[in-house]
Amino acid sequence: MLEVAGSVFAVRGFHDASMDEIAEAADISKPMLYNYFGSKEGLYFAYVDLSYRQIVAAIDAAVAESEAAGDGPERQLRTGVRAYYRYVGEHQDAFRVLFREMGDPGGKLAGQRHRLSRRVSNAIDGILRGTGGGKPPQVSTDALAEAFLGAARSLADWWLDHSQVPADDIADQLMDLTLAGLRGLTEPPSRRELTSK
Amino acid sequence: MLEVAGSVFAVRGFHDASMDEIAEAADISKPMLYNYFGSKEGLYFAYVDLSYRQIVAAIDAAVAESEAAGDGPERQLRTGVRAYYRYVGEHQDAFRVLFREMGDPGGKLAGQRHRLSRRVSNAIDGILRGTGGGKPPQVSTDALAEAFLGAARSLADWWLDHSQVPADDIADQLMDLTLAGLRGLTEPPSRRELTSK
Amino acid sequence: MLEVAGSVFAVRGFHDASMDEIAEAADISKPMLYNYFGSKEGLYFAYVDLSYRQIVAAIDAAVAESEAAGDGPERQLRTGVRAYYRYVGEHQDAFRVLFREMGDPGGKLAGQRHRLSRRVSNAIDGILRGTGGGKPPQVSTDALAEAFLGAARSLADWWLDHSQVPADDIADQLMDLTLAGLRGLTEPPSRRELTSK
Amino acid sequence: MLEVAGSVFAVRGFHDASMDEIAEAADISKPMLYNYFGSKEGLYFAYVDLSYRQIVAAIDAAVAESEAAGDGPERQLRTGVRAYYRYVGEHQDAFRVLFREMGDPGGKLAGQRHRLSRRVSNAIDGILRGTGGGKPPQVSTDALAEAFLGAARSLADWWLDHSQVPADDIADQLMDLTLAGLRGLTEPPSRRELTSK
DNA sequence: CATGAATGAGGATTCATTCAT
DNA sequence: TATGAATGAATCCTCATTCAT
Repeated sequence: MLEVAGSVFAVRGFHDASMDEIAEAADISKPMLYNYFGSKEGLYFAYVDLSYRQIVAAIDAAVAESEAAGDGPERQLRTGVRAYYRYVGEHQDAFRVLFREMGDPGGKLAGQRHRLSRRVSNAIDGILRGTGGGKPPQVSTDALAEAFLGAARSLADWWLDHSQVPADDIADQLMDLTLAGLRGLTEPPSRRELTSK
Repeated sequence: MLEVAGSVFAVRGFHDASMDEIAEAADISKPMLYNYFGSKEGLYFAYVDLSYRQIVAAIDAAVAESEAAGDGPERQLRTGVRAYYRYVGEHQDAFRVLFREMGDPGGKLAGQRHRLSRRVSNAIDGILRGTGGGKPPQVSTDALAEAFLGAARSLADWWLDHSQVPADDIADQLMDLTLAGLRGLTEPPSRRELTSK
Repeated sequence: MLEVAGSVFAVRGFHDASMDEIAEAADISKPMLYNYFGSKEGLYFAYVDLSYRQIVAAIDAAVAESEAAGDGPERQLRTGVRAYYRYVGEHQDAFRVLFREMGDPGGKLAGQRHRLSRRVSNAIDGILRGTGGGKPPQVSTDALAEAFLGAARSLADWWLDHSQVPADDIADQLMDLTLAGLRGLTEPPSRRELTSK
Repeated sequence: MLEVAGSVFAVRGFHDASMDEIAEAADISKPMLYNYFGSKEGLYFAYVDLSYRQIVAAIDAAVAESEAAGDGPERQLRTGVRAYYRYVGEHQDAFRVLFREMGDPGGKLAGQRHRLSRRVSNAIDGILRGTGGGKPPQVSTDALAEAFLGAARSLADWWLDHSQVPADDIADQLMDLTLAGLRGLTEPPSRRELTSK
């Protein structure tokens, strides 16, 4: 039932999705929707919450397994990212709802999305910590994680619209890019700065 | 006047912004809004269009100047990114409207935003072309540009909400990360893959 | 419910009738009106359609009965006209809405009214065919029917506003006039033209 | 200038004609319209009034000339009706505005139209008086005139939309019909009633 | 005198939300 | 329990009408 709501939200967006349409699509009566979810926001929140739990669970499971297999942090991150793209590929509606509308409905909803952001961000951040030696000085790892998430999101957008590449390949590409970037950031800038002009 | 509309759109989003509120905030009567812009979409479009032109112009100018100074492509990109963050810092409303709602109102509006994405993407893509030797195989530069934009956007989001760092520092941070990443991507993976486990 | 709408339309006309007023007069909420009829035009259309069916049915029934009784065409026409005036007398609102606004809202509405005109016109035209020997040369029976309808309508207008005469008397008066006119038209003009100066 | 207003009123109807459109079509500014006519109703009234005067003047002139030529009342009526159709053919906008919207805007406008009706009615009525011997009993000549006008109007409608017949032919047709009808009404019903079944 | 610019008032329409059954 | 029917509260938009220039 949330499934149906999600697909409507994904297509229409929060505002243009009407409860009528959702009720009809779910083959249920509107009062039932209200009985279960209390309000439109409640329904949206429930769907976002569910999707959030799912994607986080998927990532956590993958990372945990990777860790159990003795992988180092980089490999763990890669595994997590792969799980992320796999989820996105298999739950495009959830992805669209979760990431596409980012400022619209305030309050709890924004908080929810933010919580997701934070959650994933932390996961990744935790992993990033293991990556290098010297920390990047100017910007918090928080910001780096945010940038990483943004890149992942946009790449996913692009991927869903344009490409048929397998999820793991997209994930690897992003990982290669990211790892190189992070490593470069912590290494002595040596030659880089010299050629920068 | 568009200024005011923009600030309302930035705070409320397209749907929750009422023409009444905009008119009142702009200290103007609603019929005037309609006289000038024809419709709510027209007003939104006008604001997005203006902001789009402004940010692109700012970036173009900076890049052109950098090129005139004999800078290489990396330096040019950095300059452009700095212009981007400077604009974002000085026009937070525009940034929010331009980048925060990404799927909501279809048609011309989405097209406009897409045009922006494409425009910036192309600019960056053009610069990226000059960066390295071997091209990244699995993913088009288009996708890379998209990822880059996503990172830039998210970093900007984070920056506006959390930090007081100067725009140029944020830009440099993103640039360092990006250049290292791209360079890493084109370099022989050598030791990287070995340590990845 | 259509009844109430009709009375408002009759008094105010299509444009000056507001959905608010209709809803209030019908002791119903506006959204219900829209739920049932879709739009103001839909409501108007529904009322016109209903009235149209009613008056045509009334006329048809009377004429059919007259025919069954073995009446000739003239008597049938007279019977139909009586039914017309009886209906008009008993449904003044319907008459006003049906016949008073004749060019205002285009599209389906005009079409509907035209359909009525055509329908009645045809009915009468069919009966007229049986009337005389030689056809009127210069003008089609179509035009005659139209003229007849116009006379009937205007007479009804006058009747509703000024007189207390029974419907049948008005009908008979119109019939006498019409039959004489038609008969005169088909007869040899003989003396008439001679005295016309 | 009224000309232009009239053409807009004729096409759009009173309500759907906007002062903006009229001002633009007349190549004049809206405040001028208001300066000259005071209000939309004032403008409409002015146009109706002008048209009214014109058509009545045309009819009066024709009738007066006919009378001066020694014509009897029937011939005078025929002449007046011809003038009517000639005017209608040459001033279709005026005809449409004058006769097509018949119940819409109340007050002065309706009064004006009514005055027209009355005026023409009286003219014709006066002429009718000379026609026959016994007066029709059941219905006032007022009503007869009204019916006559209705027939004339509807025939004119039909004529403008469908036929290329010269105005005088239409007028004659209506006259033949009417004279025969009136004569029949005043004559002893003799055979008519006998065959009516 | 003539007008560009401005608006108050209202109209159709929609939608989240809730009773009465 | 489940729903068909009902609505209050907005929202976009238009238009006759008027100042300030």
